[in-house]
Amino acid sequence: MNPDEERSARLRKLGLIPTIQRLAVLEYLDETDEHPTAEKIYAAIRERFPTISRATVYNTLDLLTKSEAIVRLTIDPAASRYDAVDSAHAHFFCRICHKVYDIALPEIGPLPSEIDGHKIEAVQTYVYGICAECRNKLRKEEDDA
Amino acid sequence: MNPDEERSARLRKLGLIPTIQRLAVLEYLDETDEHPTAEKIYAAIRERFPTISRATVYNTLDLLTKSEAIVRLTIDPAASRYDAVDSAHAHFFCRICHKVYDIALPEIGPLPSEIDGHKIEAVQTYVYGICAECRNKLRKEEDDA
DNA sequence: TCTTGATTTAGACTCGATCTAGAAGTATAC
DNA sequence: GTATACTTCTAGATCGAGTCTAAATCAAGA
Repeated sequence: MNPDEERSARLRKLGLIPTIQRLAVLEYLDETDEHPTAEKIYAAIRERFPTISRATVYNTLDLLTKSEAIVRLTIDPAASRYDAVDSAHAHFFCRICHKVYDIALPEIGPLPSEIDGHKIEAVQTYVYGICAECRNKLRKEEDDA
Repeated sequence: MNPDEERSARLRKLGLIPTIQRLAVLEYLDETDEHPTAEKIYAAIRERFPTISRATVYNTLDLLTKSEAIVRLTIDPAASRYDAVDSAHAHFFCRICHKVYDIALPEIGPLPSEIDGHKIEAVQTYVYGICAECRNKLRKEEDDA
């Protein structure tokens, strides 16, 4: 089964008709590790399918999120980011360049099913700071000064 | 020292002139536990100071966040929420009513200062699900049906 | 083929957040 | 006190992520 057929099967299993638009969104997310925003995804897919509409991309991302095929990250104050799910991990957000990095999850036990009577469905751990790349650039600037 | 003087002192310590606008924002955050959005804060303060501008509220929230006097939460996909800092805790977001609750932080050791070369400045743990109140309402609806 | 329901499109619209230019306020030097 | 420089605040325009709507298109079964 080639990747495209695999994605079709995955969508059918979620009860979603595998349209070319949905396959394109899923393929784009499968093949990137940069946690793109919806607008980034929209722009990228528009190069292959110039008539795809913004609403379709947003609808698809919502459907996939609700089906838990992908995860919506709210780590970036400016826009939602999306991550094709594989295994549980935490995320790092650089306040200089605004890139999102996967990082190892700092050891959390199994989720309790509820807390204070609230039903728990998902947990996200977000770490904020300055990424390695930006730290290097800053150091260089200091040295030059 | 009354609460207002205390807040003035706190702002001065951060190198910020304690204007009435800033004091109003800080006071509002000190006295609520509902993790309001910037717009909510703006609306509330406008009742006491009808001429305060939106920009002032946003600027003040940015300043206080950068000074670490308050914390900006990105748990709500629709808008930033603000929390007057006291002790470290996690947050719960109800996907039905969109309220934010404080919850006990599920046991995290002391922060490492970096990870994968990224400098760590802050960590947030966000839990998503359905809050106790909404669960009860849903149960009641089921019973009635 | 026809019918019905799901999906997509194009573009208007909403609203949280930012930006800008000018007014008002504050602090320091004289 | 008053002049000057600097900071803060205001009002309103603007930006941009995300949503909504009505019409067009597509898929699947009778």
